[in-house]
Amino acid sequence: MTDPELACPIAPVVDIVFSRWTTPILWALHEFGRQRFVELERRLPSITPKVLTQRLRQLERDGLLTRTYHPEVPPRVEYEISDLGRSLSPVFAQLATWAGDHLGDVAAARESYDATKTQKV
Amino acid sequence: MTDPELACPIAPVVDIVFSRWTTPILWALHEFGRQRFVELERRLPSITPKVLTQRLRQLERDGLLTRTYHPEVPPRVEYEISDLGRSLSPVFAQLATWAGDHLGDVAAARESYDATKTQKV
DNA sequence: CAGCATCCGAGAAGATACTG
DNA sequence: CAGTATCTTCTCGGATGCTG
Repeated sequence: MTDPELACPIAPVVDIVFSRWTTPILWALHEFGRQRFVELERRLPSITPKVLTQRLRQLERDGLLTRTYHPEVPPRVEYEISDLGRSLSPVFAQLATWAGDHLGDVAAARESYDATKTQKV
Repeated sequence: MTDPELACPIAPVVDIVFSRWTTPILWALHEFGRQRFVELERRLPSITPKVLTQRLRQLERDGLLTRTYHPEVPPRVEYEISDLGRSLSPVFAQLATWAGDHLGDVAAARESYDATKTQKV
Protein backbone atom coordinates (compact mmCIF):
# COMPACT_ATOMS: atom_id res chain seq x y z
CA MET A 1 0.00 0.00 0.00
CA THR A 2 1.04 3.57 0.49
CA ASP A 3 3.13 3.13 3.53
CA PRO A 4 4.41 0.74 6.21
CA GLU A 5 1.58 2.21 8.26
CA LEU A 6 3.49 2.38 11.50
CA ALA A 7 4.67 -1.19 11.05
CA CYS A 8 1.22 -2.42 11.94
CA PRO A 9 1.93 -6.11 11.46
CA ILE A 10 -1.46 -6.98 10.10
CA ALA A 11 -1.84 -4.22 7.53
CA PRO A 12 -0.50 -6.39 4.68
CA VAL A 13 -2.83 -9.23 5.55
CA VAL A 14 -5.79 -6.92 5.58
CA ASP A 15 -4.94 -5.74 2.09
CA ILE A 16 -4.71 -9.29 0.83
CA VAL A 17 -7.57 -10.96 2.61
CA PHE A 18 -10.08 -8.23 3.31
CA SER A 19 -10.24 -6.35 0.08
CA ARG A 20 -13.71 -5.78 -1.24
CA TRP A 21 -15.53 -9.01 -2.25
CA THR A 22 -12.66 -11.27 -1.30
CA THR A 23 -14.27 -12.72 1.79
CA PRO A 24 -17.61 -13.51 0.12
CA ILE A 25 -15.77 -15.14 -2.78
CA LEU A 26 -13.51 -17.20 -0.56
CA TRP A 27 -16.47 -18.10 1.59
CA ALA A 28 -18.47 -19.28 -1.38
CA LEU A 29 -15.60 -21.40 -2.62
CA HIS A 30 -14.98 -22.76 0.83
CA GLU A 31 -18.62 -23.63 1.42
CA PHE A 32 -19.62 -24.97 -1.98
CA GLY A 33 -16.34 -26.28 -3.36
CA ARG A 34 -15.09 -26.01 -6.91
CA GLN A 35 -17.31 -23.81 -9.04
CA ARG A 36 -17.54 -22.20 -12.43
CA PHE A 37 -17.61 -18.50 -13.14
CA VAL A 38 -21.36 -18.30 -13.56
CA GLU A 39 -22.04 -20.19 -10.37
CA LEU A 40 -20.00 -17.71 -8.41
CA GLU A 41 -21.72 -14.90 -10.25
CA ARG A 42 -25.09 -16.27 -9.20
CA ARG A 43 -24.08 -16.66 -5.58
CA LEU A 44 -22.87 -13.07 -5.38
CA PRO A 45 -26.03 -11.41 -6.57
CA SER A 46 -24.84 -7.84 -6.80
CA ILE A 47 -21.40 -8.35 -8.31
CA THR A 48 -20.70 -7.55 -11.94
CA PRO A 49 -18.68 -9.85 -14.20
CA LYS A 50 -15.94 -7.30 -14.51
CA VAL A 51 -15.41 -6.93 -10.81
CA LEU A 52 -15.72 -10.66 -10.24
CA THR A 53 -13.01 -11.25 -12.81
CA GLN A 54 -10.78 -8.64 -11.20
CA ARG A 55 -11.15 -10.13 -7.76
CA LEU A 56 -10.68 -13.69 -8.98
CA ARG A 57 -7.47 -12.69 -10.74
CA GLN A 58 -6.19 -10.99 -7.65
CA LEU A 59 -7.00 -13.98 -5.45
CA GLU A 60 -5.40 -16.29 -7.99
CA ARG A 61 -2.27 -14.17 -8.05
CA ASP A 62 -2.09 -14.23 -4.27
CA GLY A 63 -2.36 -18.01 -4.35
CA LEU A 64 -5.61 -18.15 -2.38
CA LEU A 65 -7.46 -19.98 -5.13
CA THR A 66 -6.70 -21.91 -8.29
CA ARG A 67 -8.13 -21.34 -11.73
CA THR A 68 -8.52 -24.24 -14.13
CA TYR A 69 -9.23 -23.50 -17.74
CA HIS A 70 -10.78 -26.27 -19.84
CA PRO A 71 -10.31 -25.46 -23.52
CA GLU A 72 -13.63 -26.81 -24.68
CA VAL A 73 -16.53 -25.48 -26.67
CA PRO A 74 -18.08 -23.76 -24.90
CA PRO A 75 -15.17 -22.90 -22.62
CA ARG A 76 -15.31 -23.97 -19.01
CA VAL A 77 -13.36 -22.44 -16.16
CA GLU A 78 -13.38 -23.73 -12.63
CA TYR A 79 -12.27 -22.01 -9.48
CA GLU A 80 -11.28 -23.79 -6.33
CA ILE A 81 -9.92 -22.63 -3.03
CA SER A 82 -6.27 -23.53 -2.51
CA ASP A 83 -4.53 -24.89 0.56
CA LEU A 84 -3.29 -21.41 1.27
CA GLY A 85 -6.83 -20.12 1.05
CA ARG A 86 -8.04 -22.92 3.27
CA SER A 87 -5.45 -21.93 5.86
CA LEU A 88 -7.58 -18.87 6.50
CA SER A 89 -10.44 -20.98 7.82
CA PRO A 90 -9.58 -20.52 11.52
CA VAL A 91 -9.34 -16.78 10.98
CA PHE A 92 -12.77 -16.69 9.39
CA ALA A 93 -14.16 -18.95 12.09
CA GLN A 94 -12.87 -16.64 14.78
CA LEU A 95 -14.33 -13.66 13.00
CA ALA A 96 -17.67 -15.44 12.83
CA THR A 97 -17.46 -16.08 16.55
CA TRP A 98 -16.63 -12.45 17.24
CA ALA A 99 -19.55 -11.43 15.07
CA GLY A 100 -21.91 -13.59 17.06
CA ASP A 101 -20.58 -12.28 20.35
CA HIS A 102 -20.19 -8.59 19.62
CA LEU A 103 -22.13 -7.51 16.57
CA GLY A 104 -25.01 -6.64 18.86
CA ASP A 105 -22.69 -4.47 20.92
CA VAL A 106 -21.70 -2.56 17.82
CA ALA A 107 -25.32 -2.05 16.87
CA ALA A 108 -26.11 -0.83 20.37
CA ALA A 109 -23.12 1.53 20.33
CA ARG A 110 -24.32 2.98 17.05
CA GLU A 111 -27.81 3.55 18.33
CA SER A 112 -26.51 5.15 21.46
CA TYR A 113 -24.13 7.36 19.50
CA ASP A 114 -26.79 8.38 17.01
CA ALA A 115 -29.24 9.10 19.81
CA THR A 116 -26.92 11.41 21.71
CA LYS A 117 -25.55 13.10 18.62
CA THR A 118 -28.91 13.86 17.08
CA GLN A 119 -29.21 17.46 18.14
CA LYS A 120 -30.09 18.51 14.63
CA VAL A 121 -33.70 18.21 13.40
CA MET B 1 -23.40 -2.72 2.66
CA THR B 2 -25.14 -3.26 -0.61
CA ASP B 3 -26.39 -6.72 0.00
CA PRO B 4 -26.52 -9.71 2.33
CA GLU B 5 -23.72 -11.01 0.16
CA LEU B 6 -24.87 -14.58 0.09
CA ALA B 7 -25.29 -14.54 3.87
CA CYS B 8 -21.54 -14.63 4.26
CA PRO B 9 -21.49 -14.46 8.04
CA ILE B 10 -18.38 -12.35 8.31
CA ALA B 11 -19.20 -9.67 5.76
CA PRO B 12 -20.60 -7.28 8.38
CA VAL B 13 -17.54 -7.66 10.59
CA VAL B 14 -15.24 -6.95 7.71
CA ASP B 15 -17.06 -3.70 7.04
CA ILE B 16 -16.74 -2.63 10.64
CA VAL B 17 -13.27 -3.78 11.51
CA PHE B 18 -11.34 -3.81 8.26
CA SER B 19 -12.28 -0.56 6.67
CA ARG B 20 -9.39 1.54 5.47
CA TRP B 21 -7.15 2.82 8.30
CA THR B 22 -9.17 1.16 11.04
CA THR B 23 -6.66 -1.55 11.83
CA PRO B 24 -3.64 0.76 12.02
CA ILE B 25 -5.60 3.13 14.25
CA LEU B 26 -6.82 0.38 16.55
CA TRP B 27 -3.35 -1.12 16.60
CA ALA B 28 -1.77 2.19 17.57
CA LEU B 29 -4.27 2.67 20.37
CA HIS B 30 -3.83 -0.88 21.52
CA GLU B 31 -0.05 -0.69 21.50
CA PHE B 32 0.52 2.79 22.88
CA GLY B 33 -2.55 3.34 25.00
CA ARG B 34 -4.54 6.54 25.33
CA GLN B 35 -3.38 9.19 22.92
CA ARG B 36 -4.20 12.62 21.62
CA PHE B 37 -5.15 13.49 18.10
CA VAL B 38 -1.72 14.75 17.10
CA GLU B 39 0.02 11.69 18.48
CA LEU B 40 -2.11 9.45 16.32
CA GLU B 41 -1.53 11.76 13.40
CA ARG B 42 2.21 11.43 13.87
CA ARG B 43 2.09 7.65 14.12
CA LEU B 44 0.15 7.35 10.88
CA PRO B 45 2.48 9.27 8.67
CA SER B 46 0.47 9.39 5.49
CA ILE B 47 -2.99 10.09 6.92
CA THR B 48 -4.56 13.52 6.65
CA PRO B 49 -6.42 15.17 9.55
CA LYS B 50 -9.68 14.98 7.67
CA VAL B 51 -9.50 11.26 7.08
CA LEU B 52 -8.22 10.60 10.59
CA THR B 53 -11.18 12.48 12.01
CA GLN B 54 -13.59 10.54 9.82
CA ARG B 55 -12.16 7.19 10.85
CA LEU B 56 -12.03 8.12 14.53
CA ARG B 57 -15.68 9.18 14.41
CA GLN B 58 -16.64 5.95 12.75
CA LEU B 59 -14.76 3.86 15.29
CA GLU B 60 -16.26 5.87 18.10
CA ARG B 61 -19.72 5.34 16.71
CA ASP B 62 -19.12 1.62 16.47
CA GLY B 63 -18.01 1.59 20.09
CA LEU B 64 -14.48 0.39 19.36
CA LEU B 65 -12.85 3.39 20.99
CA THR B 66 -13.78 6.23 23.32
CA ARG B 67 -13.23 9.92 22.77
CA THR B 68 -12.66 12.20 25.73
CA TYR B 69 -12.86 15.93 25.23
CA HIS B 70 -11.18 18.16 27.79
CA PRO B 71 -12.51 21.69 27.46
CA GLU B 72 -9.25 23.45 28.19
CA VAL B 73 -7.18 26.07 26.47
CA PRO B 74 -5.72 24.76 24.32
CA PRO B 75 -8.26 21.99 23.87
CA ARG B 76 -7.23 18.43 24.51
CA VAL B 77 -8.86 15.31 23.16
CA GLU B 78 -7.84 11.81 24.05
CA TYR B 79 -8.67 8.60 22.30
CA GLU B 80 -8.58 5.22 23.97
CA ILE B 81 -9.48 1.76 22.84
CA SER B 82 -12.66 0.43 24.47
CA ASP B 83 -13.39 -2.98 25.89
CA LEU B 84 -15.21 -3.81 22.71
CA GLY B 85 -12.18 -2.77 20.72
CA ARG B 86 -9.95 -4.79 22.97
CA SER B 87 -12.11 -7.83 22.37
CA LEU B 88 -10.64 -7.87 18.87
CA SER B 89 -7.18 -8.62 20.23
CA PRO B 90 -7.33 -12.38 19.64
CA VAL B 91 -8.51 -11.77 16.10
CA PHE B 92 -5.59 -9.47 15.42
CA ALA B 93 -3.21 -11.88 17.13
CA GLN B 94 -4.38 -14.69 14.92
CA LEU B 95 -4.02 -12.54 11.85
CA ALA B 96 -0.49 -11.67 12.89
CA THR B 97 0.23 -15.37 13.27
CA TRP B 98 -1.20 -16.09 9.86
CA ALA B 99 0.90 -13.29 8.44
CA GLY B 100 4.04 -14.78 9.89
CA ASP B 101 3.18 -18.23 8.61
CA HIS B 102 1.84 -17.48 5.16
CA LEU B 103 2.79 -14.01 3.96
CA GLY B 104 5.82 -15.56 2.34
CA ASP B 105 3.60 -18.01 0.52
CA VAL B 106 1.57 -15.15 -0.87
CA ALA B 107 4.70 -13.37 -2.02
CA ALA B 108 5.93 -16.55 -3.68
CA ALA B 109 2.57 -17.08 -5.36
CA ARG B 110 2.69 -13.55 -6.72
CA GLU B 111 6.18 -13.99 -8.11
CA SER B 112 5.26 -17.27 -9.68
CA TYR B 113 2.09 -15.78 -11.17
CA ASP B 114 3.87 -12.71 -12.48
CA ALA B 115 6.63 -14.84 -13.94
CA THR B 116 4.33 -17.12 -15.90
CA LYS B 117 2.04 -14.33 -16.98
CA THR B 118 4.76 -12.04 -18.23
CA GLN B 119 4.56 -12.80 -21.88
CA LYS B 120 4.57 -9.13 -22.68
CA VAL B 121 7.75 -6.97 -23.01
C1' DC C 1 -19.44 -19.48 -21.33
C1' DA C 2 -15.85 -16.56 -19.78
C1' DG C 3 -13.93 -12.45 -20.27
C1' DC C 4 -12.10 -8.08 -22.18
C1' DA C 5 -12.61 -3.05 -23.86
C1' DT C 6 -14.63 1.16 -23.23
C1' DC C 7 -17.04 4.84 -21.13
C1' DC C 8 -19.18 6.96 -17.26
C1' DG C 9 -20.68 8.37 -12.51
C1' DA C 10 -20.22 8.29 -7.41
C1' DG C 11 -17.70 8.39 -3.53
C1' DA C 12 -13.26 8.34 -1.17
C1' DA C 13 -9.13 10.59 -0.45
C1' DG C 14 -5.68 14.54 -0.87
C1' DA C 15 -4.42 19.57 -0.50
C1' DT C 16 -5.16 23.82 1.37
C1' DA C 17 -6.98 27.27 4.28
C1' DC C 18 -9.52 28.67 8.20
C1' DT C 19 -11.82 28.52 13.29
C1' DG C 20 -12.95 27.85 18.52
C1' DC D 1 -4.64 21.75 19.57
C1' DA D 2 -8.32 19.65 17.23
C1' DG D 3 -10.64 19.89 14.15
C1' DT D 4 -13.99 21.94 9.93
C1' DA D 5 -14.85 23.71 5.14
C1' DT D 6 -13.94 23.76 0.48
C1' DC D 7 -12.07 22.28 -3.70
C1' DT D 8 -9.84 19.07 -6.62
C1' DT D 9 -8.26 14.58 -7.85
C1' DC D 10 -8.70 9.95 -8.63
C1' DT D 11 -9.67 5.31 -8.06
C1' DC D 12 -13.29 1.99 -7.92
C1' DG D 13 -17.31 0.11 -9.40
C1' DG D 14 -21.47 -0.08 -12.66
C1' DA D 15 -23.28 -0.43 -17.43
C1' DT D 16 -22.81 -1.76 -22.03
C1' DG D 17 -21.07 -4.09 -26.03
C1' DC D 18 -17.98 -7.38 -28.24
C1' DT D 19 -14.88 -11.80 -28.84
C1' DG D 20 -12.73 -16.65 -28.69
